[in-house]
Amino acid sequence: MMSETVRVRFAPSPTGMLHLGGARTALFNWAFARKHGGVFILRIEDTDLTRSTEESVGVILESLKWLGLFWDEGPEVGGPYGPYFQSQRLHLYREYAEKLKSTGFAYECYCTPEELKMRKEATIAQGRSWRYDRKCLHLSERERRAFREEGRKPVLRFRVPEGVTTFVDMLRGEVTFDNEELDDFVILKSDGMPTYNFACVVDDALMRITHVIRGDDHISNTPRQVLLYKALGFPCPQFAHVPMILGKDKTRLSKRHGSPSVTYYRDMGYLPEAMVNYLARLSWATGEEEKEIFTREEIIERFSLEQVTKHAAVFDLDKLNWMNSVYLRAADPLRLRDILVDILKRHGVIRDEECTAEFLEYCTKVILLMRERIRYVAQILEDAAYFFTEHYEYDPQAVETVLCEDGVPEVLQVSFELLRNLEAFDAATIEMAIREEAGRRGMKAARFIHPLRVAVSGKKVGPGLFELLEVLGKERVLARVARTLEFLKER
RNA sequence: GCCCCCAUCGUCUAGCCAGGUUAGGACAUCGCCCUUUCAAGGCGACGGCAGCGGUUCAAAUCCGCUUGGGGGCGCCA
Repeated sequence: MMSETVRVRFAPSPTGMLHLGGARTALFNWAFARKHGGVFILRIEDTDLTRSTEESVGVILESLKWLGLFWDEGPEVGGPYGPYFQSQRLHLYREYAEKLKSTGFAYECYCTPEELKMRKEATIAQGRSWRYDRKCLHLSERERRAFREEGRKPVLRFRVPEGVTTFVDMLRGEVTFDNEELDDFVILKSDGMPTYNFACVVDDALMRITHVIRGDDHISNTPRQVLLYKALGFPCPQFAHVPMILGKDKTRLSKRHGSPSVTYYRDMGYLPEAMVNYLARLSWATGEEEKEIFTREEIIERFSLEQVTKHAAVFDLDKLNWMNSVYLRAADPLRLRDILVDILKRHGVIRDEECTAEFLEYCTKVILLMRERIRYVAQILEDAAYFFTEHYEYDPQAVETVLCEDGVPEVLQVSFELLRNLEAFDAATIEMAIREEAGRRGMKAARFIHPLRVAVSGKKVGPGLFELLEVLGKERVLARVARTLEFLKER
């Protein structure tokens, strides 16, 4: 049945960032293509001149590459069915529009937006539902000329036939629309640009797309497109409408829900393989119990549109965080180090010239210490800025419950001397010294450990103290303990 | 308002198509263990078939209605 080479496409319009919903649609297309040894095509739908930007094209390409969703045909790589920017295919849309006009499937309409708006409002005021009233369906050549001489520029409308239109959705089965619902929609705007439904059909047909996999917000566009395929004499591809991703409040994911863009997550230090894994598992499951972690290869191997759910999914940051932390723990420390350094630079914590080999080494140690307790790399800056500044605050809670305990100044003073006299400053040596000292005084080691942690980090929680001291280094540790002693004296 | 789609724990989902399970897993939450804190890990708890009617010996599963949610109704895509 699937002897024909599978050809699928992701067709974003470059009007902003790549959102998680779009990324997921791209992912499903990509996985489907890879699974079936097919071709994954990227097409840029930039027919809306006012909203499309080149910058946005760049961000989308960058986001897809970051996710590892490389396309086989499209921008930068070309291909036999290009160009892959709709703005460069205008002649094709005009050609096929002309064809529809000459075969009677399309007609010029000179109604202005203002006129349409007035008639629409009047109709609705009467309690009837509006669809284009076909005022221009039977215009004579004289009438058309008169309109043109008035300076009007026509749009081209598709003449929707009587009856119903049915298509098969791969997830839902047959879906039927009454053509009454589909008024004579515009296929060419007055500026000569094609509308979405028209350009989409011409391109999908010309690019030999076999499966149209897109968000289910397009279901209601599909009957119009099916009508166009028929009128144009093109074979219909198969359609699969995948569910949308919603925010916590169950409305379409948007800026209101924080940042739904792929680049935001990249910049926060999420790993692309975690993002792909999470996105894949939204609306899709393999039925394997207890298995949540899937490599790209495992996703491809298992991917099937039949297992995609039909209902919208709520984006759950908690689960993404968990999944990312799983990948973080398994990732190459040097790679995480680079992500950390990037974040530090972007936040102005360090400058390029401060990025010495020694500093990189230090960052690697920080990552090794922190990666088991963070969910995304930028969290280090949020929860453990003390690694990179001497101006950390003491958590008031920590001051109250730890530093103000009896005997803390003495403990810190003793620790200071003890640490200062250590030859080696590795975790094992430090630990032995502290435990011995505590033992000598008949105290639990915890009575040293907790005040010291607050002293050097300002916090009650954090990595194991001895490792922390080692990474911070003797000089920094002594200065911080001394500073804490001063701080306590002043209180 | 009209049209289309959808409906299992708080969330993501398995099970449904080919009716018979203590309705399973994951995240989150809570508890215990481990432990210098946190995290991780181990063990456990909490928690669901939207409702109502059918069909049937038997319904999460099939059918209908209701309710709820989402989407669309542009010279946006």
